[in-house]
Amino acid sequence: MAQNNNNNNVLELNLGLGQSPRQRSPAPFLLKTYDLLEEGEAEDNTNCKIVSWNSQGTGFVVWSPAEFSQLTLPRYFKHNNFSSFIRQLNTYGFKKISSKRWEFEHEKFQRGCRHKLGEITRKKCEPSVFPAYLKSSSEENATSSTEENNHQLLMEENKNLKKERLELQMQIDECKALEMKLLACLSQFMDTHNNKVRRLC
Amino acid sequence: MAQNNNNNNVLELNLGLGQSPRQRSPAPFLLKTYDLLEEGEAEDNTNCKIVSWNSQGTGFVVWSPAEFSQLTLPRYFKHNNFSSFIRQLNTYGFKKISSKRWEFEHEKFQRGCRHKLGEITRKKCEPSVFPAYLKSSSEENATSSTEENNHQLLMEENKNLKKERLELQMQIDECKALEMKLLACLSQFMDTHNNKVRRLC
DNA sequence: GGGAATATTCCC
DNA sequence: GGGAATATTCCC
Repeated sequence: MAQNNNNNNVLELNLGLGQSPRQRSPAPFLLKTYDLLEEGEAEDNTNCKIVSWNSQGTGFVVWSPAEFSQLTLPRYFKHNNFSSFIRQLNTYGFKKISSKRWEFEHEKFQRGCRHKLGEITRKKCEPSVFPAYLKSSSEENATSSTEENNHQLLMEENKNLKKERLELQMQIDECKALEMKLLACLSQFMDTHNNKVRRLC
Repeated sequence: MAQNNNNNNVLELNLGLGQSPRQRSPAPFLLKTYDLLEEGEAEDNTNCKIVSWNSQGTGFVVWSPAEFSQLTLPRYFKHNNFSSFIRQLNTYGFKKISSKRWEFEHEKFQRGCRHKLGEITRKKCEPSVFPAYLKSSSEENATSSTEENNHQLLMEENKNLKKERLELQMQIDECKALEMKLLACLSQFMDTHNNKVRRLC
């Protein structure tokens, strides 16, 4: 798995396909959290850090949640609640990797890789296109499910389905474009390779 | 407690929504906006108000949006943007009732009626409440001749959309698989190529 | 004005 | 941790 990733990275560099994993502008939350770590790093770190990258730079540690909440958070966010910060981490797929301290990791959130933040996406709730209120109480629906209600609900579901279709189609377009680039690259590479071998023989 | 909830639901269903004012705890936004007006009223200076109830107490006026944004808003909310405040007013159904000044009204938001704030709801309906368009359609029971036909068409479209979605998803899976193969092929080819060149040299 | 994305809060 | 309501932002 790790090997796969490595290969991909090498190829991406060679191909100039840096944007292949959907690069969007990173969420404000991710930028702020990254910057907050860089700033912490730059500080005259004597012996009592509040928050910092872990030793490998593959994640970060909140050493002092209390100070972090009171001093750090309000300088970057509109609150000073540690739990709200954690909630956001979970939303973006970070994992708590230690039971003994507040250490978090995300594959795409690493020291020196601010440019990868755009690849991190919010966790989405289930792609169900069915309106939420239908899932709630079946009793109410039973007593009031008239033809008109069904009609409206159907229309809403259809609208959602169409939106979803558009998104899927865009995903396919992206895939196809990447495919073309890969094929072009492969054929160019074969040419180069053949020429080289010919020259050497 | 559970019994109370049940009763409320039954009553709402029987009476048709909107008849019996259901008292919930008011949204924080409403309480803060109300309190901010009361506080403004209590303040000493009478000649240069920032914000206040209108003369009848049926609404309120932001006399100085700039000062309001910079001084008042951050004391009650997590921002100092006038437009965010307006966005909230709209969300809760307030109406701008003057083109010449920032004056807003809401039927249930009146001076001396802090207890009525619980009757104000956000425009977006909650799961337990039926959407606005369903309420209106039950009152206007005039059209249902062509509805049936329409309904069938909608169901058909819905079925087709779901089928299409499945197909698109399969296409995406195929694309992804091909992508992996191409990448694997490319990387293997690079290895082979390098070995060949090395041998030949 | 309002739809929709993101942020913050609340609650299980 | 995460679902869901509310708040804030961004954009049309």
